[in-house]
Parts: sequence; structure tokens; C-alpha cells
Amino acid sequence: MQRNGFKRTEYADMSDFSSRLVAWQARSGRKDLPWQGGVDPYRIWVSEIMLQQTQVATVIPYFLRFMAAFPDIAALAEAPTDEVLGLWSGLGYYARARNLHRAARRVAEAHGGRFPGSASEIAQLPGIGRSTAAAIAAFAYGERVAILDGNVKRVLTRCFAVAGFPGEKAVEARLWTLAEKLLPDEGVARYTQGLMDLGATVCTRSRPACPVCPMAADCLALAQGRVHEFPAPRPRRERPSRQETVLIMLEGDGVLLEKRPPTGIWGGLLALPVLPEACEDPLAWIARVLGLEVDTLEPLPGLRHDFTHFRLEMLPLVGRVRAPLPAAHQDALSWLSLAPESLAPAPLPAPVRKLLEECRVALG
DNA sequence: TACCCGTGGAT
DNA sequence: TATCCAAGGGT
Repeated sequence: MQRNGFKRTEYADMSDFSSRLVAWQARSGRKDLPWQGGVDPYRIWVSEIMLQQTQVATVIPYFLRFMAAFPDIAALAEAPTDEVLGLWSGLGYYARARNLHRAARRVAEAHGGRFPGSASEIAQLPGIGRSTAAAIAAFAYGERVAILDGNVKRVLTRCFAVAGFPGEKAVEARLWTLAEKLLPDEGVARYTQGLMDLGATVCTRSRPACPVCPMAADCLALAQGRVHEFPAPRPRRERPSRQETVLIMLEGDGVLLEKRPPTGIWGGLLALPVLPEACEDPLAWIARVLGLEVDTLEPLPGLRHDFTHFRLEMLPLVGRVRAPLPAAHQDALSWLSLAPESLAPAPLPAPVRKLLEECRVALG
């Protein structure tokens, strides 16, 4: 849109933003997602944590399984950590599950089982930041607080032509200010849902549906023909590559797994033991450290797994255990049956699950 | 404050 | 295949 032959550089009518968004949400927004339709803060909380950096379609089956296993805060608080991680297995960012579990226990004890009633209190819980706390409070209580997730950043940077990478502190601060200014006096729940819906279904990253966007008339990026320039992309970074030799030690239908330390990659999950770099005598290492007698090691094809910030190449070596040695027992080591009913609920990283399922098939 | 933390969908 | 990044938070 152009006026007087000049491209607009200032946003027209700010006050109109929320009312149009609310009207659009009522007409065209999402209303049937599994976590919608209620005001139970627990359900909303679990969904918001799962949805952090994760797409809706991926979350849905995890959410349904999780809620079936842990229908309320008390059930989650009482559950063993391994069971919680097992239900999270494959979702990634496992600190989310550990924090969720820890927060449930804190609520059960410190808050008498009652979920905190305001965004500022909610934000005190582990794993809940400003945006997630606001989303929960808006949906569950209708509290007038702003969210700023990826959807909102995309909508606002386009609508208001906000330059710069939104992850940058100054840009993010400006977006928070904008988000708060745009809040309606009432109907915050529907407004917040509308922001998310608009970003997810209309103001998408690629090929946005500007012709049907309720904000099209005022969108600065559209008026300037620069929709594709917003939001500014994340600065490029080198992604280092790492190789690890992992050990698949089999005995009967069982495989030896190692519980990862609570922090770091795959924290708290069961993964394959990793052979030290430049290990000259793997069989001796296996005997000394794992306490297993193995005759031969057979290489399996490498498995590449891409993380956001590095690339991991897993080089598996398979060994049949002749005899467990009495020494070198370690608490972190345990045997897991490859049977489906054993593998399914286990807290395994995605590539480890994939490898083990291939093993089960190969073993017949 | 940059960097760490997973996985899968989309292009 | 390579790249980006999605309902972010912790440190």
C-alpha cells in the first residue's frame, strides 16, 4: 500500500491492532488443539513447555501420552524422573522435562499443590521464563501480560518493520515494549492465541499469506514490499563436527547403556557408552571400564545426527559379551532389553533409539 | 552476554 | 543435501 506515492515508514493506527486480531482469531484461529478449550493451568503449562522451540504437529502425540500418564500436578510430582524422561524421549531439549518435573514437585510441596496464580509467580518456577509465564497466565487466568515467542517476533517485526535479528538484546527489548503496548484491555486470552495463530498459519516464515492477513492494510513490511526481509536472519555460525565411537554391547537380548550426567547433552538420559578418543585397545578398555569380556567388535555404518550447534557422527561398534567380569562395576551402567515393551518407555535420545531398534530387527 | 540445549518439518 | 528454525530458558 502506498499513500501519496510514498511508502509508509510509520505504523498507522496502533489501537486497532488488538481488536482486529481478536476478531480474526474468533473467525479463523485455531480452537481445537488438544490443550485448548480449558483453563486448567497444568494442561496449559505442559503444552507451553513442550511447544518451546517445537512445532505443534510434533508436540500433539507427546502431549496426549504425557497427560494420559500424568493427568495432574500430583501425578507428575510423584512420578520417577526416568518415567518423565521416557515420555519426553524424542522431543529433545531434555532440560525442559527435568525442569517441568522439578517445578511440579515444588508446586506440590511449596504451593500445596496449587499452581501459582499470576505470571510473575509462575515465572519463578524452573523452566518458565517471561514469555511462557505470560502465555500460561493469559490462557489460564486471562491476565493482561504480553508474550514474545517466535510467532510474535515474526508478526511484529513485519508489521512494524523492526530491523535487526530479534535474538539481539536491543531488538528484543524493543519488541517486548511493542508487545506490551499492543495488549488489549480485555480478551487477552483470545488476543494471545490470535498472535500465535497468525504467526503459525498466515504470517509464516516462508510464503506468508498476506492477502488474507487481517493486518495487511497496516503492515509496514508489506507496504514497503519487504516482507521477506523480516525478521532479520540469525547471524551465521560455524557448526563444528564431532566423531564418537559408541559401543553396542549385547548379551542375550539386552544392551548395555550408560546414564548421562544430569547436565550437558542428553542430560539424564540412557545412551550408549562412548569409547575414549584414540583408544588403542578397545577390548581392554571394555574389560577394564565396563567390566565385560568381549572377543570381537564389528563396526556398523555411521549415523549422523545434527544438532543446532554441532554435528555428531556416531560410529557404532557391536560386541557380543562372552562374560560379565566381576570388577569395574559402575552405577551409571545398566542393561536394557531390546524388546519393544522395554525400549518404548525408556528415556533414550532419538538416534540411540533408532540404532537400538535397528539392532533388534537385525537380531531377529 | 553469547553460548548451550534436540529433533523434525519445510524449503 | 544443506540450511533454517519452531508456542525459549538457563547459565
